[in-house]
Amino acid sequence: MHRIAADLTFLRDYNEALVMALARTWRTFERNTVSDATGLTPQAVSKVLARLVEEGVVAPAGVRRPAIGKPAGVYELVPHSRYAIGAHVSRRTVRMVLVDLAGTVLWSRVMPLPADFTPGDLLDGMAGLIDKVRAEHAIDGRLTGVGIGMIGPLDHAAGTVRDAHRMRHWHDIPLGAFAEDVLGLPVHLDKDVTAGVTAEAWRRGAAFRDAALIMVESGVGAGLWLGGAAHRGSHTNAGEFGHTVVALDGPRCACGRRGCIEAVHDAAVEAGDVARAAEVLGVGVVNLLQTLDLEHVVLAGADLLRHAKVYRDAVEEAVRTQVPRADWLTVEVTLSSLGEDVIAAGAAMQVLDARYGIPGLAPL
Amino acid sequence: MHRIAADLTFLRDYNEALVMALARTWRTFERNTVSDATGLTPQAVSKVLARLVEEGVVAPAGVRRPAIGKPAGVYELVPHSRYAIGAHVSRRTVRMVLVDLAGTVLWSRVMPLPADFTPGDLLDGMAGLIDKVRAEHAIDGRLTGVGIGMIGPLDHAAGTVRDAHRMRHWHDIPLGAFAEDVLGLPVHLDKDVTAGVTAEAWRRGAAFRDAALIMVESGVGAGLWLGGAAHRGSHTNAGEFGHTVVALDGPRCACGRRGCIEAVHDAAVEAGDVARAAEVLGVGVVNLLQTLDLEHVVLAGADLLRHAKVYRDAVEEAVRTQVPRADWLTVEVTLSSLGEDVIAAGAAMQVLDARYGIPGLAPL
DNA sequence: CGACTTTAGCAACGCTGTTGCGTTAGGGGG
DNA sequence: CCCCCTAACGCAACAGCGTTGCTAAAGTCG
Repeated sequence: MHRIAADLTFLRDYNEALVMALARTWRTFERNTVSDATGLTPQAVSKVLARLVEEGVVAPAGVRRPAIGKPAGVYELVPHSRYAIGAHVSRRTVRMVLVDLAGTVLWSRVMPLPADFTPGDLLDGMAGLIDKVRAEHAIDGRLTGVGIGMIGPLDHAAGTVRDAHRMRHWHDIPLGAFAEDVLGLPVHLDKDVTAGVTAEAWRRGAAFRDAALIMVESGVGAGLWLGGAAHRGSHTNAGEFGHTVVALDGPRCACGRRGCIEAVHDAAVEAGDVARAAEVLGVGVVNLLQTLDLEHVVLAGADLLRHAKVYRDAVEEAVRTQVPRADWLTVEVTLSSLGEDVIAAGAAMQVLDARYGIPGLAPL
Repeated sequence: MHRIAADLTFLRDYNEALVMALARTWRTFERNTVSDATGLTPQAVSKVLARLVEEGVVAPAGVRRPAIGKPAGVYELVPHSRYAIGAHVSRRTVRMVLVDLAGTVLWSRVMPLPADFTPGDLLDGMAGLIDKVRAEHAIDGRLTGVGIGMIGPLDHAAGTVRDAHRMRHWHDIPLGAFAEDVLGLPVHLDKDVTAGVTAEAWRRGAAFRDAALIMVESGVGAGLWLGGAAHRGSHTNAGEFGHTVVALDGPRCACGRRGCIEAVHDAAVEAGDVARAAEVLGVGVVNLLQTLDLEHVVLAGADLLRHAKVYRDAVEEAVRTQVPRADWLTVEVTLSSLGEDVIAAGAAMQVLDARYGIPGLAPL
């Protein structure tokens, strides 16, 4: 994040990451397919593959015998060559998962946290769970780091929790640094919804360029993936989708405004009208589509998944009827493929992404 | 847009663009200041500067004599070394501007267009204006291209107008290709609001990372600049901010939904209540801030600028009172520094940006 | 006038992807 | 059975990028 100009190191890392991305989406591939997809010469791909095989993240996997000509060497991703751990911190629990390089969740546990838990409480719990997963899986030496996804506001770049809502001991806590000390591993801290959308993006590959993960779980939020990267905004505060107004004269929201999606939605839920709640969410999703022109909408969150079909149908209906009809305007609405593990899994994948994802250049 | 992997050419272009960006924001600079800002070694900066001086876009500008040590060579951007022309196509007029490499508007004209004008009508008009600007300014050989900003929907990558609202002759028109044929210059086609926000970004430099240009001019829209680049969405359709719902039971909008910002806003304007209209826009802006966490909000558009103070005050008030109070959450609200030229100027700057801006890598 | 500081630039270097070309592993035709 | 064709592979030389090492230049200061 401090180097700005590009040098040969960046060039190498970038092209390596490109090949890794293809390896992840294809799982098995050849030198020439990579060459065609990237524009690199076959010779260059050979050099990159040699480095990746050396690292152990890619391995030869036999040959393909074409009808005519010399057999082509086949390669494949080695999912178990690298792991990452992810944690989803909510108000009462911490959920931890183990994820491999392919983005597969191999292990998942939930642990209750004391009411009004402190950073120390959290890290003790996390350390315990990490010991457990280490006992159950032989991952030593291949563990890339730990990702933490939690409610904001927080500062992603600094790794600091600014002021977690309704939690007493969480004001200006350098959780990233604390966790690195206690756990002895690299730590990535991010907002829960941003972590969640990273999970979807990492698993779906390059086709996933502009998308939102809509999350309903003690609040309404949206993780944004724009132009092929997580969008966090200027202060890591993007995604407060639940606090956008859809009813100018609606009920007062905890945030001070009137008629926020969250306020209207929650009122409907409390009145027992989940269908109406889902409908309101649908309006919000279409607002998001109008503003950002997304191609994928992924639904997640415990409160939503409890009525998955209702929500999904309502959002699909809203997209179908409220977005101006045009054949070129395609939007795909899906439920998260990871269920309640999305946030934790995404936090883990952020760690993998930092190391094996396509690098960006630090801004000027 | 077809090469994906990074090679030495990319590396060189990227670092050159980096130096150009600094030259644009600083106007006058030295080898070591660039070195410090970019992380390049002074030696590398020398090489880059030599290339830029050779191209003519940068020139030596004397020396600075420090209190002690050898005098440092000073360089400066040569604004008049490159020009671009921009066009803002609206329903009844085309506005064209001449812009130099520094983003200064040197010339501006508006020309009426016939009702229900055709692509041919438009290009004839544009060609005439280009002749005029060529007669008045000696720009031959230094004209980089022509940018066109207009209402959507359109396809930025293909240079095609898909279906301009309420215009008969504008369905699936490859305007970019047409214009390149007629004008004999490279052409960039984009949505009006996206062009507008590019103007602000190009002039403000690197500090401008996450921002929106709110535009009120026969409709309400928002150009988005996210993470240091224009955000167009999956189908070049982002920014339909005016068609986000803020009043679930509000008046029916032309788009088919109820209570869109545009519908509520326009109703207030028609009732003569500009203050109320501005207030509604303010709610919309705060919605945008909650969703995207922007640092800059720029106000523009003929209908807005006619009541500039009312709108600006209302939006500032909304930001001050409706965004959850926090000292770290800074948002700057300003009026566009380019007035009614923003769109056209931005369209021109997109051409400059394509050639001299910081290049991105084509996605996988 | 010599020591010191700051800037500048030449030259060699390491590393990237690229290019040129010979090699390898098959099939098929004579 | 041999030769030729095809397709993939890989060694070696190469161009071009930023980096490093070192020397020279242009000032100030004691």
